Amino acid sequence: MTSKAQPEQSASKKRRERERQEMRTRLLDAARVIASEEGWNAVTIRRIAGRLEYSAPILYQHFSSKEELLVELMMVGFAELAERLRLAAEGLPEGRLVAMAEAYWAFAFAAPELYQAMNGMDGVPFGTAETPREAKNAFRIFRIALQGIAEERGAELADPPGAVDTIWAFLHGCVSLAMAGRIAGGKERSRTLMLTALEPMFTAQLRD
Amino acid sequence: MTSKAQPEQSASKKRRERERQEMRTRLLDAARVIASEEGWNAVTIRRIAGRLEYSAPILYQHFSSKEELLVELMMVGFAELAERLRLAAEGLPEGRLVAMAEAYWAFAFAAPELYQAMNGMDGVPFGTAETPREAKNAFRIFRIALQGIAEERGAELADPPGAVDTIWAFLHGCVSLAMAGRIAGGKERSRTLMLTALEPMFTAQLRD
DNA sequence: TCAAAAATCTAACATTGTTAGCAATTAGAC
DNA sequence: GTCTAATTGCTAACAATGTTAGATTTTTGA
Repeated sequence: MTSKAQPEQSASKKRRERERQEMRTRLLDAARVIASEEGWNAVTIRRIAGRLEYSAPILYQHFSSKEELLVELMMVGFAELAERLRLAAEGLPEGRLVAMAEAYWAFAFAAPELYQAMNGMDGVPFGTAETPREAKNAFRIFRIALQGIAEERGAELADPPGAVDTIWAFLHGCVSLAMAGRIAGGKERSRTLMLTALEPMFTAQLRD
Repeated sequence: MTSKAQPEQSASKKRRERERQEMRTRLLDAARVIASEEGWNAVTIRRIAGRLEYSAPILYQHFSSKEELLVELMMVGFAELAERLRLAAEGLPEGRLVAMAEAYWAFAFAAPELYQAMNGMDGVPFGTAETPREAKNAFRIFRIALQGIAEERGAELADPPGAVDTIWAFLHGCVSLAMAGRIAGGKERSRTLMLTALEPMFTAQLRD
């Protein structure tokens, strides 16, 4: 624990720290807005800074590179997805499975630019090879929810982490193809197909 | 029908046309090799040309832009995938479903750089909004195979195009996450999970 | 042999991410 | 209040990118 022996930072120092943090957030938001309006390949350092009426190098006082900013947005995305999944998992017992899938879908299309940053789509390079902590947390929430749903049905998952990976892969595949316009019939049909296949897919994950 | 009235092109003209085509292919291959060795963000026009001991602008005598080259590689990828799926669909009746999924998986990991170009991964931007003809052909082959498999079992698909989209999305999700290193346990486990969920997923697509 | 066409290069352009170095502002100690 | 040190932000520049213009060489077909 941090001891009082450490010199307390002055009020102005705290204020500056807070302002720095706010600036960081504003840079992240600016990148998101540009990406959502014109796609990720319109997101340049000069445009991010310009949107806040700063010059380009300002970014390097808050991120070591453009890639680091993208990685941070990826984590923001996984954190928001985790929160949505958590809320969906709290819902009524019946229909909770569908609610989880709907939450995943709703997140992806409420913030496509975040979803793309998280999954290396639309020209966004993967900043980190390893799976970020926030992603693992989202997976954990998903796993606990699936186990709960199985339990309510008086059953259990044969391989809980495997069930999460399998269903997650399916949801990601549906969203990914739908977002890329690769599924005839558009988003509505894609969503229906996803929700239709969800229940049998889950059932197959139960121990027999 | 091409009439004899059209002036026959001279032998050297034919040769030049053939050489042009070969050069085009060599440029495509060079891009693939660089991408497979160092990833797509190492693929620059100067490097593609340099690998063939040409200077950069040579590319513009064969493609109108870098993007066009990527789109062409995307089509090459879908054509090769379609061929693999076709071969898998010709196999023995029992296990044909698994063979299709294995063919999809094998293609993706035999040529990850192609798979990435096809699906806008690893920093490759989507060149075309609309689904390319070659992709639709691969879907068609897949659909016919699934219908055949259902028929062998004395059943039929409730919604053939829907079944294709659904299962395709699942396969893509599995490959996509596995390729990005997002599935714990690596490729072997990812592949097993995919094949395990495949059969119940297909069964759910049959008319009841 | 010669003019037209094709192939290929060098040089340049604007834009990208990034860094160096300077100017202005602010902080905190005396 | 004043002075030094730190912070903040800018301009200018860098190399690398995709792309184009223009010149030059090579090839073609008569």
